Amino acid sequence: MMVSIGQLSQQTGISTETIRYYERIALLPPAKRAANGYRQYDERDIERLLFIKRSRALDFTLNDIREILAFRERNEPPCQYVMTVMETQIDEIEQRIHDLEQLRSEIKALHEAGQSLPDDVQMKTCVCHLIQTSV
Amino acid sequence: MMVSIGQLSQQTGISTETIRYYERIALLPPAKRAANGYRQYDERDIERLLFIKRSRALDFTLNDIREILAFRERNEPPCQYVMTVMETQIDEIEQRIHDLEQLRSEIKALHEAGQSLPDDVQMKTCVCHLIQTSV
DNA sequence: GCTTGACATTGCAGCTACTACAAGGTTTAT
DNA sequence: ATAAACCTTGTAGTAGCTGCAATGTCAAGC
Repeated sequence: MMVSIGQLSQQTGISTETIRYYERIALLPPAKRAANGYRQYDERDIERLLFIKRSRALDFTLNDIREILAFRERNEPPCQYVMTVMETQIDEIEQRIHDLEQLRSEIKALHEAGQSLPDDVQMKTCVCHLIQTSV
Repeated sequence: MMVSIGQLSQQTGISTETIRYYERIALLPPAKRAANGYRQYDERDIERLLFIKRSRALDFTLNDIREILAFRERNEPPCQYVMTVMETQIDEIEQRIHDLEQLRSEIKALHEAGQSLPDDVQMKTCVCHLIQTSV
């Protein structure tokens, strides 16, 4: 049961442009072609694309996914590799969350400072000025 | 008191490449030139670049900064604009933090599931499989 | 049989915010 | 004289797509 790229797109929620892009960067193998040159996909292709989608949702990079898929194609468990990648991921995410929380409180402070100013305030005392002197 | 691009770079902590890039995308006005064609900067330029640096630290996009600078050059207070941008920023940051927290707990769950498996486990029960079925 | 509309194809340009060259010119010190 | 440390321009690369142009294909309706 073969499907076209449009149907694959619908079934996975990945745009046709993105699917072609994945093929171009060799994240997906070259697709089989119908007589008219259209791409054709089977169950296995759908499953592989869904795997990529879920991995992306976990913020693995396309390079990581490529590696993981390579293990997968060879039928070897990429566990150790995946585990290591996940550990790195978690560290990065926690760092990023921390940075964002910091950032949020800085912007909030600036925003509140801006709100407490009268409406006709001049450049000198504007939020713009606050940006100049803060951070 | 004019300085070269290298000195500007040192005083601001922005690389010379980035400074030239900022000029190329018209975030900075075309620099004055010395007799030999070298770029020359004054106090005002240093201050402007530091302003950009602080705004970037607050994660304003270069486009936002361009807008804010335009107000600044015209000597108008961009407060309302900046305030709006900041409100958008805060919303986005909170959304992003929320997403990351979600992501972290998903990866942690996967990671722990992976750790509790024996070392010689096959593909079927591998973290790879967990990715396939989770999320 | 012909047209219309929805699909498909390739290839290339653009997005953000830089970074990294290459190939050359200038200045300063030894 | 020459080396090093600077400067110049221009171009291409990074990640992960997105969008477009120009063209080809196919099924349905009139």
